[in-house]
Amino acid sequence: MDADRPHAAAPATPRYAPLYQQVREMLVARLAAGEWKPGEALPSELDLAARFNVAPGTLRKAIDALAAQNLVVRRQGKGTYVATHTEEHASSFRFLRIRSDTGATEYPGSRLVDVRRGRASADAARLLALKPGEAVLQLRRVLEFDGAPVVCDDITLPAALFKGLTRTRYEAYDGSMYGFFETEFGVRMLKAHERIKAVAADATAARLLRVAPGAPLLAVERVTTTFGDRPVELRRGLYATAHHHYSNDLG
Amino acid sequence: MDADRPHAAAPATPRYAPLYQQVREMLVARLAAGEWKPGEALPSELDLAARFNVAPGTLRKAIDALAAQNLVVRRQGKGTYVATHTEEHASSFRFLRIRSDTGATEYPGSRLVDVRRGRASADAARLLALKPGEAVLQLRRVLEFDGAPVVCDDITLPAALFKGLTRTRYEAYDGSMYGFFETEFGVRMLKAHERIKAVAADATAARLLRVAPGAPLLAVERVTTTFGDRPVELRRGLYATAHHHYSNDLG
DNA sequence: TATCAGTTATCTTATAGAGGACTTACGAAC
DNA sequence: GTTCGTAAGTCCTCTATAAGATAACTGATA
Repeated sequence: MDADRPHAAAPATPRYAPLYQQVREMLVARLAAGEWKPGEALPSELDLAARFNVAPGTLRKAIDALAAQNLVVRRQGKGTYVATHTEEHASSFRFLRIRSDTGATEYPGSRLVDVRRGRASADAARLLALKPGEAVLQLRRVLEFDGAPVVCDDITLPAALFKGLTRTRYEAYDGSMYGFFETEFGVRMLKAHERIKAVAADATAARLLRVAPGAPLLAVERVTTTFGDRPVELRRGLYATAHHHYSNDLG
Repeated sequence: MDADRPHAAAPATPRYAPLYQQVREMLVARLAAGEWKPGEALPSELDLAARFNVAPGTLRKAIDALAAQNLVVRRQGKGTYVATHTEEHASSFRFLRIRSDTGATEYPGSRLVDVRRGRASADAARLLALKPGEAVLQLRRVLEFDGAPVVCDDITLPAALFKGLTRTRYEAYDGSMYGFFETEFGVRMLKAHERIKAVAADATAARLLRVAPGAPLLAVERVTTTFGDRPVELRRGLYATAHHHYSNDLG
């Protein structure tokens, strides 16, 4: 009816969806498309508000939602930045839940044991939304706290997304694995779901983690997703919890 | 200087703290004091804004923070309600992370094995901020999925907060254990921190969970806190993960 | 009595604008 | 050359107002 109402950008939505959520989705789409790269600053809030033809408060609320999701980081007086795995050495604990029992916050060392090309098992294909037998990369790495091996991860990646990933290329990179994926392949790990069980160490795990065969280990299966909840990593980890634990906050 | 500026309620804060956070803290204090009981409705936003002498938008932002913390629940057109453990049978999964591997969302049955009075061990006293030897209650309960025991919990509570807790009284209550604590003793479980390890089943656990002695189990140590991060529950659980898993979301 | 429409109360979203706080850069003063 | 203050840009907070959405209540009507 009143098509030229002054300040309503898109009031003609048939089903009700708040304007700030529409703006949020437009921003997510641009982030996913790479319009602003990780670490870069977004345009100012006033600029974006003008661009989307909404009030500054509305745009601000949309960015609030993105910041709550850790998609962007606000810095007062400077600007709003695309979140990245490369800086935030502290915030990197977002995806690393293993801690020393003593409370020491040392950052573990990562040692790549093996990189192989292979085909997705039925299991892996289901969890990664691939066709069975599709090409994947298999990494095995060990995390060491203070020189002692604590975590052994088996990582499965869709080969199509990580063309050119080699052992030497990873070892040339200085930083976390998700930082490596982000800067070298443009794959952004955003969320993850983990399923945890207790298992007995088999011979291989016992050797890599230096525990007795049959010793109880934490088995962590992680499916990591990127924009649109698309799964892009399957990670099966075995954690030796003699002097470390998996830390989790509820509520 | 300009003391009679028109629209600034309390701009005279010496060190800078946003007004909406001050309002939030006042609201938390009233919630902690029990001015509004769990399940009850808060006064309307306009009422509260007038009471605290702030603009509706500011009060709204304070309540937004409370809702994000799960302290209150908003219901459009009805009002804002104090969160409770007694309803939300679905949201009760907030503190229950064990799931069936098949994805069935059945709610487990709880069987109280034992209730004892005792004295806090050095360990328990430290985690619960009690003096060693202070009076505590020790509960042991088993969670059963579909009739099969899966979780065995040893729960330590400060006796001072749970006067009159007996086995029969718990069994007379219909609902979750945290709902029981809330309605019968006024103790609200708000947050929890968990430390997870893998251990081998001892004789007692093996019997209760019907697994072989030495079988790997998840050992979950939970410290639950109420207002002001005061610890009020210590819970050591053993989870049999043959057909179940601990589910966790990151990011 | 039962049902339906209107009213009211409430949360929810959106707009506009003013001023505060933080960071950075630039230029003047020493 | 160093230091300091100012200015600009940006995010941050708060206020004020209005209208849409949802649910409960009220009262008239069949």
